[in-house]
Amino acid sequence: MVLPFNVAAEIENAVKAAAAQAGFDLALFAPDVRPADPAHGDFQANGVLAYAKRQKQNPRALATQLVGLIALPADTFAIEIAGPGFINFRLTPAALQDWLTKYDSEEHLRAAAASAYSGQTWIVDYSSPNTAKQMHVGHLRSAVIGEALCRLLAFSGAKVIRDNHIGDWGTQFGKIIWAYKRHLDKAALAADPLAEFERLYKVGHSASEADDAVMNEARQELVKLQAGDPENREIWHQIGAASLSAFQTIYDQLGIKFDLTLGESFYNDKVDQVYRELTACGLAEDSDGALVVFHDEHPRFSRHAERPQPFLVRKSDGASNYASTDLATILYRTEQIGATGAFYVVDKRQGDHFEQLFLTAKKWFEKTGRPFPRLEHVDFGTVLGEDGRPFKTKSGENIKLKDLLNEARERCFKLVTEKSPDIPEAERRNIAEVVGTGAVQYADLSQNRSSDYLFSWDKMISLEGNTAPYLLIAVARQYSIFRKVGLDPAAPLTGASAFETPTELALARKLVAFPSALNQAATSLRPHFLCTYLYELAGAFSTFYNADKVAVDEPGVRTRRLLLCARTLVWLETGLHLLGLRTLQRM
RNA sequence: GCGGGGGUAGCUCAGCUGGAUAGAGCAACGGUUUUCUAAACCGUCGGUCACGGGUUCGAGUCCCGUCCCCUGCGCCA
Repeated sequence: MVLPFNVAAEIENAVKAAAAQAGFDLALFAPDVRPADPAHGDFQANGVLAYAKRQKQNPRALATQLVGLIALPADTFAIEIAGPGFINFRLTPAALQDWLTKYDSEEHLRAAAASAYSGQTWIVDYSSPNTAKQMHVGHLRSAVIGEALCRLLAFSGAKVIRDNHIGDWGTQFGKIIWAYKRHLDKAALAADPLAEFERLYKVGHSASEADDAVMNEARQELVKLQAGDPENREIWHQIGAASLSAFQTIYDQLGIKFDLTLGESFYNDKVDQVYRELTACGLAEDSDGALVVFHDEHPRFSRHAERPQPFLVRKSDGASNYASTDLATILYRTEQIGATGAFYVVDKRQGDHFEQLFLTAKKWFEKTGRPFPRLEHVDFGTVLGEDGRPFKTKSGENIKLKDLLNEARERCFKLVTEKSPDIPEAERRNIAEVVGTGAVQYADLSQNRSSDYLFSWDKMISLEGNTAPYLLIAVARQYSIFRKVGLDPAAPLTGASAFETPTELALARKLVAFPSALNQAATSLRPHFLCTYLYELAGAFSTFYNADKVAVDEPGVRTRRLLLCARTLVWLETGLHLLGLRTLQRM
């Protein structure tokens, strides 16, 4: 038989078919196929155990019955039952080799990849910085995780729309315009507009913190801006242009290209409809002059809660806020873009906001007879410094993203110069850029996004452990081998003999698990599952590389080892590119 | 007070709807290069999975209780 790319899915189908034949209740039975510990097999199906428990039957007996019905040919899989009822599947060496021979390019992988999102249109709302300020380390995770998810979703069959929902309409503009009119330094504005806007923001912010009268004036400036006052509009426009141009430099480095940049201002003329409809359907009400939504069925968002926590959709001064524009945004994305749903890649501390937002939107859509899209808050934790507190400079300032990426590049340049002094400087600069940026991205992606993580230069730039440089060097070595033997890594390889050594077999088996890792990362929206897999794959390769010399004389051995290198190369590069990293042929 | 997340080796982290002997990396100690990049590889050491109960063939994972840490809770986003 010809194995499909996704071997686990093939086994899953076969087990499901056998279960149907055996009379299992398919509503309660899931095969649960996953890559196995190599000691047991290549894949295992654990679903029988859970099913037997529910049905109060002997799992071992059920597994035996099932295995007798599984229609997978013996020349492809060895199947056995172990322990209480695990079903283990091991590919025969010939099947393994056929699989590796057949699937050989990124395009091939893409076409064959599990189509977890096929036919769906997803908006990914990520990065979303505020204008008038430089991006800092707090903006790193949304950008890096968001981009990786976009690539994973697209690879899994989705149509992805990248939307940068910039904060270009919030209270900060009241403060900054207030300061602009009183404290503008024209020379500084000409020299570095974003830095000057940032300074003005700080002036306005501290003045309004210190003095309620200033706070009120700042609020009035915001109301004037939102009402279309020409002077305020012009200042606002300058700020936006300077900000976007600075953001783009960072995005270029991180490989990010947005399809849409529809910030809060875009929804300025769309929030009245929100107020009107929410009020008309009885969801929103006046509270101390503000328009708020309560959810009485909810323990905390109810008006009867001990400390009521309403969803505030319009401020008492009449200005819109995050909630108003977010509601308008959901409507726009549903009606104008026709999205299946939206993923919000936003700090987990905003969890309550999204819970209230989704709850409010759901009721609003139901009451107005609109189909409700799938909305999900893809949350992430905080980047911490070595002291376990949010990562800041020594003086307590936010670390600018630009400075962070520059430092990564500098550190890597020093390293590559030390390790590979013979490479010309221009190339070393490029290597430093790719490795440094990649190290920062990978450090962020390789940990479960929901947790906080400790930012450590030494750890992320290390060549040991689960790091970008470790994976990138594995890629560079594979290119090096192909340079050595004078072959194109993409060239077809024929005449391979059968895999023999334990390290060859271990690497080959690891390669087959790629679709499972990809699928797990894409469906759970957690890129670290892919990182873990790539790290294990690179580890299996490194072990193989040290144990089995590729460029040997015997043509059969040489070809089969080149085959392993060629596939590992495509797998690693595809995986790293899906994460948003670039790869190198030499470092 | 109420909510959310967390506590796994000295440190940083994995552990996928309960599954096979709880895994990596760092640190410590020892070894490998006339051979494709030693930026690598191999080995040793290291665990009361916060604590106490419970559920069952089986619990780091589920339930109950306790302690500790982070985090959110009206006009910020």
